[in-house]
Amino acid sequence: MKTEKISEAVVRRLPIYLRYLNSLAMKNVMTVSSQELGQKLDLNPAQIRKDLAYFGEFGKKGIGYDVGYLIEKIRQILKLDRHIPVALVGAGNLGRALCNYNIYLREEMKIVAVFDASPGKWGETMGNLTVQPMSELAETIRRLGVRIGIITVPAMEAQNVANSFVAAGIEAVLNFAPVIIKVPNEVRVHHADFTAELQSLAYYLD
Amino acid sequence: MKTEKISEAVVRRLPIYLRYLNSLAMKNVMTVSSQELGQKLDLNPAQIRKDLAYFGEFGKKGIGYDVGYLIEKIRQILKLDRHIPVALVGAGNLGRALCNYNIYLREEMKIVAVFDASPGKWGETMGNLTVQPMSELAETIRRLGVRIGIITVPAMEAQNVANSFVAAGIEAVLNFAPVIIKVPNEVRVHHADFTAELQSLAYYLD
DNA sequence: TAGATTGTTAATCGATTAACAATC
DNA sequence: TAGATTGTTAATCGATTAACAATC
Repeated sequence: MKTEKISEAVVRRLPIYLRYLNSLAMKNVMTVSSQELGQKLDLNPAQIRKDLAYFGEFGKKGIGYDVGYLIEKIRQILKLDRHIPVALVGAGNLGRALCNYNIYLREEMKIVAVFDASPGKWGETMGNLTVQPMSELAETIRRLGVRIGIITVPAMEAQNVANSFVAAGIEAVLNFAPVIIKVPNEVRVHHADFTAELQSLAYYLD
Repeated sequence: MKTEKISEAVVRRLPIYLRYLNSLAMKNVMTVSSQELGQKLDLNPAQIRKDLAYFGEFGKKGIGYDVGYLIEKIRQILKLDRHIPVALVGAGNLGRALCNYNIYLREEMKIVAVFDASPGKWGETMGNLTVQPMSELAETIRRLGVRIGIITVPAMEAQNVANSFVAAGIEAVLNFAPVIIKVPNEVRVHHADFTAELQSLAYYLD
């Protein structure tokens, strides 16, 4: 593996590759070329080869990439080869949807705890989990070794939740609330902002 | 307005600006500088000025931007100054979350119809809507003038739903299914892919 | 061998940032 | 006027794509 800095754009494409490769593996396809990957994923084959080459020489000239081997490699790169516990705050409809989605996430990256601020939610079942009060957040996160936090609360409360996550030692946050949250530099935040996504779509209407 | 081609990155930032401007308006703030916007939104002030300048001269030198005026302008640019009906297919937890989110979306961009393939869902209430069978999709979309479609079905069915949307004359699609869908060039697709988002987060863990 | 496809360099393209004259 | 901040040009930075030697 080279020590060159990997751009965010590259890292964002790796899960896309991984997902399609998994679907190939399920169909018992053994080998795939950058050409075919590019076609299926709407990407330039040269870009795919370059992306993968940042991390090693995974392909065979004249042949392509071994599907199983490439899956293994990308999983290592994304650190999906180890168990990564995730916690979620905000037991509304979206939180529920994500918890039920748990089955689709592989074993190694799973929501292991759900919290909500309102007493009415405590004890409620979401997926295979029970909603806990916020007061138990720090202790639970430490006990379960949670490393990633998901925020599905209203915009008003998102920053507070982020602060709690950071205080509890979480390393990365996926924020679904429609607001920009601030965290220390060493914590990574991704925004999943479907309102913005929808609004920017409108621009392209005639 | 200049006729220069506007990049996707610029268009994606406009809803972010709009949202923060709305929060300022609610606090009766009259004026804002690119400097302050940049601080709050984690963006470079020069970038914000450049983004806005693509569409016109909205600011006042030495003063900044009038909040109300800028809101109005961005809404016009994003075409959010007109009524844009949206349809959703997939009455699961995620679909329900989005329908209930309807209140947060302004009047002008609203989910007006929900569909599902499974008879068990038909007639169910989601937000203020009733789940309809897929057989009614084309007629309903035409009758209500739906222009944007949201896909919240499992990956396996996403392409079929996209095809139905396209056949019914939809102009843009927001796809939540974890799969790349193919549509004609004139149809715009955005992917809201939180599984990929979550997996790429893992890369940044130590 | 001939054909296919990688890994990588060079070329291109595009987006971000810095700088500053204009001006409120 | 002095200070602030825009709009815009130029400089920088980064990402994508094309091309091709290496080689399976």
